[in-house]
Amino acid sequence: MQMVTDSDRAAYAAARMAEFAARCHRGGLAVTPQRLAIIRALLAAADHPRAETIYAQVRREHPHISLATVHRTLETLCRIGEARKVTALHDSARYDGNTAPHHHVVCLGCRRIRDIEIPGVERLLDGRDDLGEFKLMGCALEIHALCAQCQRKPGRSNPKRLANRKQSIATSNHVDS
Amino acid sequence: MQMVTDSDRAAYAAARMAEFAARCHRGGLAVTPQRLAIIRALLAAADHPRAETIYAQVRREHPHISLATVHRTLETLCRIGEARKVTALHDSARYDGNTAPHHHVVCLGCRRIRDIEIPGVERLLDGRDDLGEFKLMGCALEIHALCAQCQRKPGRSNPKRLANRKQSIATSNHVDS
DNA sequence: TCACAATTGATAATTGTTACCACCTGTAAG
DNA sequence: CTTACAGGTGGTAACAATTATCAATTGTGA
Ligand SMILES: [Mn+2]
Ligand SMILES: [Mn+2]
Ligand SMILES: [Zn+2]
Ligand SMILES: [Zn+2]
Repeated sequence: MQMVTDSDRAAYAAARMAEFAARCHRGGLAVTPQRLAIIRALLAAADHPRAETIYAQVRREHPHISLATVHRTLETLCRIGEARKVTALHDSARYDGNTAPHHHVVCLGCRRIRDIEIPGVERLLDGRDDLGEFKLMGCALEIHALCAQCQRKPGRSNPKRLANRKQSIATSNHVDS
Repeated sequence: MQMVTDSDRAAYAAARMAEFAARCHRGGLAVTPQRLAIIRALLAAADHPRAETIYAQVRREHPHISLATVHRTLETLCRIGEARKVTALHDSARYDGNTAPHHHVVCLGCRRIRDIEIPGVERLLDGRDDLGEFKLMGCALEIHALCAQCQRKPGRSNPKRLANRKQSIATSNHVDS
């Protein structure tokens, strides 16, 4: 179990940028200066930025870029598998009356969430009180899935295709663990 | 690894409702009809509802209740540990340029997110293509923590205490999957 | 170089959530 | 059983994040 370091990221980012134009082509996207700037900013960030943060960064080179473009582009990048959203369920707060420790299966189509118990999970962190500078408070395993209904339908209220993940390229040199 | 069944929930909900008034007292909260209706609706729901859904349900008995009260109350219940928010990071979408499989450490104070690699996680689901009706697509382990900075400060924009989790009840009889 | 579909910027609209504040009510003291 | 009042509520305005719209611009392949 290892935190990913800054130098890991720098190398990874360089490799990804080198291939970006080709990847856009493959995904049927035009290679615009805005898209280049946005993916560059995203790959340079260590902290999983929000749209507003990318906007602030990109604006320095493209003062005329629109925030809407940043939102759109980030979603587009996720669609073609060049980025991913860390917050699959960020659109509205979801509450749980079950305060016992447990985890969740999330349908990516309709966003239903079901409880599941997986004893092994907490054990992964057993014996640790911290991870580097981070003091551990708990953990949540989110299992992404498609419910029976959503396996047929294209995807109700959440038309986010979540990319078919045919991706395989460029998952080559990653940070080691 | 077991899905939690409806009958599990029913028993658990009954136990929790029986103690709710006492628990409110302990937390320094008044026991209002609105709060009773909201916790009842939350405990009856299997799908981790959003505020709007609870509102629709509770309205049937309390047609005059305000949506604002539902939002407030759900947050209050989380604060005293009677409920929890499934979506710790729901406020704005966070993007990740790193498409390699990895997991995240989230600071509950400042919401910074750092990459981490934990090889054991995917292994928990190895050999499975589905969980009951759910077809598996992937999983994400979110480790909740406090960064060095936020261990001192009370807790910036996210004062949510995340409840002490002393719970233990009603995780008894489950169905296997 | 050209034609056209894709993309962008500006801005309006929508959605989920929180802030406000006057009125109401659960609580505990008498 | 009253009473006083801190805390809670409803109605609504304000906010923040995101998405929709659409005319103008631009990348692409021919
Ligand atoms: Mn749950
Ligand atoms: Mn990451
Ligand atoms: Zn579904
Ligand atoms: Zn922090």
